[in-house]
Amino acid sequence: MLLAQVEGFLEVARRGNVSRAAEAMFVTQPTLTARLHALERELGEPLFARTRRGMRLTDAGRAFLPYAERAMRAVRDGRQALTDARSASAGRLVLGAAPAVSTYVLPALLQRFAAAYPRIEVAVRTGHSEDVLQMLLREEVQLAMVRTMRHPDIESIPLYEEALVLVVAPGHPFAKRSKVGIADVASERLIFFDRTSSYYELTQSFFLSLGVTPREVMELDNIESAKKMVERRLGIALLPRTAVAGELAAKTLTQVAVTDAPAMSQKIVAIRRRDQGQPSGTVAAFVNLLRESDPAAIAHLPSPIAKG
Amino acid sequence: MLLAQVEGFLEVARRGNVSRAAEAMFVTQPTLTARLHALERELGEPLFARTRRGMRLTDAGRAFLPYAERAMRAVRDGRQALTDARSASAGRLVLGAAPAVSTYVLPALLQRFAAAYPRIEVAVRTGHSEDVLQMLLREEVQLAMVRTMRHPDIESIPLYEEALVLVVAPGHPFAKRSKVGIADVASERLIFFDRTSSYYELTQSFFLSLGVTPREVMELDNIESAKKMVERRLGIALLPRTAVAGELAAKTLTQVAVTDAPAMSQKIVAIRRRDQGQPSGTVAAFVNLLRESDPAAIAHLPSPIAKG
DNA sequence: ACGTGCCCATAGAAAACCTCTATAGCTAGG
DNA sequence: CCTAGCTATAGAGGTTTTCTATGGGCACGT
Repeated sequence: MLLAQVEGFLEVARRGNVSRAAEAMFVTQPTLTARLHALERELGEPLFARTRRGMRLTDAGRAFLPYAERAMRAVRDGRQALTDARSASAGRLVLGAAPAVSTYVLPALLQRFAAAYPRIEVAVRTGHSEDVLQMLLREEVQLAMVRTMRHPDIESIPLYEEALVLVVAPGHPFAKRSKVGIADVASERLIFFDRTSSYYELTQSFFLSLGVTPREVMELDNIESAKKMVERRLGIALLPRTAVAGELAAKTLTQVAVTDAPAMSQKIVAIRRRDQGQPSGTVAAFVNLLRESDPAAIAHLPSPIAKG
Repeated sequence: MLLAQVEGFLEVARRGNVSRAAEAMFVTQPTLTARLHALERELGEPLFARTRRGMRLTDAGRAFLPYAERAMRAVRDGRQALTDARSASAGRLVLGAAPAVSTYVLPALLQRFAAAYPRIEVAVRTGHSEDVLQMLLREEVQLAMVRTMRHPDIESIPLYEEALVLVVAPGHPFAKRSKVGIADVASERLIFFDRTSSYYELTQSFFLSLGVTPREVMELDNIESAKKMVERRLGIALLPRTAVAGELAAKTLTQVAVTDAPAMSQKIVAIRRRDQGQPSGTVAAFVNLLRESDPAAIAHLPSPIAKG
């Protein structure tokens, strides 16, 4: 069966006249007649009753009509969907993100994105970088924003560097000193978050490499709680800069420079399956937004509530 | 766009492998490759990313996929609908019927029909024969059961002859006499039904032709009421045989033969647009049922409640 | 390191198919 | 009876499709 036949069937059904329908389809009448005959032969039964006045649907034709319309509509809509996707004017975008990205960076990004592409439906799946990588490999997400990871099947786009900064409550003794040493830090009660996160390992190995053992520690499983603990003077913490941007601006937390320690940071990248060809449509649109934005800077804006 | 291309797209998307998909579709691999290329060229963008392992959908391909499936499903369902219609195993049948047919004959017929073809959806539209004819011409009904009518665009199938019979209440003086004369009838109060119906004209012209004028008359607009009037001894009536079959059997009405008058009857036929070709599918199934049934006889069975 | 196997892409020839022009056949209406 | 308005058919021409055969790239096993 050919779509041209189905289309011809519909046109003739609408007009009840092969000649007129042929004209409308920019083919000759014998061509259209042949299409109808071929379709009827394939379906094994006349779709039209031929009368002196023209063509009239048979019961069989009437029965087939809605399906023919459905098929043509599907094709037409499919074309439109691709056009929309090409211009990224509509479609669906499924993102993966590490928790710190999802919570502190994505909202501002998605706010911009949604403003630019209101008809794109966005979904976000959050998880630790390793888990998000697996989602990407299983094609559950199209693009993921995680810390730098290595895998033969993915390619990365560098996004920003996320520094871990030392934060204390405004009234804390450190807050008055312009800088503190790593030994000072280790002698305070340290608040960590999420033992299963890469930040935890990073922080731990940092102290380890400096030969310093934190005196006391407290561990939370999420950054928000950790910040609250610091605000309540239960300790000090090394937290991602993007996660405390709001509190630093609101002065409910104070950043303290550590003099004798190397800067600690993780590179955040966007990753994508290498075998998906060029990013297209909605993904390309988002990648472009990433390129022209400074995600880490955006996060400093007042954090809007947004989620896909 | 060709359906073969869409089908190929789906098969390759499912299997992720052109060679395998080609085999499954009984074409060679270059053929299928060409179809995919043609489809991609027409849509203006790659639907697959070519990898060493095979073919993997691009975002565009994924966007197009549901529409392709929808189109193929529509075509497949359309084929199935025709197959169903051919075997009359499913479909829709829209009937027109004159009131006396609709009320007294159709229920029994449709009961049989529904039993034989449970998946056929039946609709009935009732009206006077002339109105039903118009419905048929406007193609609002596929087949109509009415009194014999003439029209260049319709063809008829004789169904049965519906006699008008004289009925009286069981206690009526006529009930004891084996037969009465037309003069006797005219001297009774006569009950007619539905002045707009052809039965009314038929009955009137009957008396007129015999030079007899009914003494008193009463007119109802439906047969059921007329029967009730007769039962309550408010008069006697000439009613269609099929309409009083139940009452005669239940002996709540008594039929009386009229000796010196010709039999009065109307021929009931099924009519169909002449330009619709051979009756197909559901219509053919119903016509067959009509041919192998004696509708007038069926009406004598206890009347089930059934309606479309 | 090299061969082998498994992909998809391409080339070129043969076949199939579609579309066109021209015309026939049919019926209704003037 | 002729004309107008349908659709069906015939036959030629050209495009398209399909096939076989082969190329080329990459991964994997030896």
